[in-house]
Amino acid sequence: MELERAAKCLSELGHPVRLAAFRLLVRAGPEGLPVKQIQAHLGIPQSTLSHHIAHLVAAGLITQSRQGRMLICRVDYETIRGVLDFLMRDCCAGVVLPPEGPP
Amino acid sequence: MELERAAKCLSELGHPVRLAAFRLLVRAGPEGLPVKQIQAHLGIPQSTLSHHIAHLVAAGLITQSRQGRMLICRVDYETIRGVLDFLMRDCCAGVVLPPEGPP
DNA sequence: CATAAATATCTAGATTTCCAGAAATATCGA
DNA sequence: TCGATATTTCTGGAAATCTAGATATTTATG
Repeated sequence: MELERAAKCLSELGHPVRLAAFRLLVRAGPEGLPVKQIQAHLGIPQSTLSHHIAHLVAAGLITQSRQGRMLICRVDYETIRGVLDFLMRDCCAGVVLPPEGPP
Repeated sequence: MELERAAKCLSELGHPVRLAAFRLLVRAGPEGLPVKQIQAHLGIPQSTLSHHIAHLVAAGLITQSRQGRMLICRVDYETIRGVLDFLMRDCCAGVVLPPEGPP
């Protein structure tokens, strides 16, 4: 995962409502949860939640699949793993020479 | 770590410049790096970087200590560990009954 | 003390995000 | 087809963030 993508994901997770929704899905595991249930847990207006979920989907942090009239949301584990790996990769490996400063 | 704090940290990391700076410090390890060197790497105006670093400090993601006229920045590993733990804790543990819906 | 170096603060305009009500869309069941 | 349910899209104003130049602050050095 490259910088821009990781930053995008972290930024989307950096909102209390979206983070709470994501956490709920992490706990739910591979089965996921329908939007309705997420709303029941978080207790926020429909349109607001829909907006936030769209953000998570756009970032690739969660996926959606229709089941009847419900949309089941699931964590995209590959994406979140990529983000976490990006954050801490090469920890303490040292930093190469900085670009030339002014003389 | 509780939700609001974690969201704050993730949000601060969710900006390309701050994420790049943080990554640099992760690689640098416990020795840290002075602001000047971070700027040399990122190549952005001084005031802009200073602003972003202040954000990271305020979130508790990095610490600063003066050494001569330089400010050495270091990752606060305890904080970042708390954030990562918060993100994936209780993965797949299941979700308890949702709050009552309307009858 | 005067100067230079490293960094923070002030400022203000441009851009982006946030929120929730209202309306639209899609799917199911009778 | 009609009605109910689940969800998205539209909308627009309020609030927050981003950027970088100019200036100020702090510390070391000669």
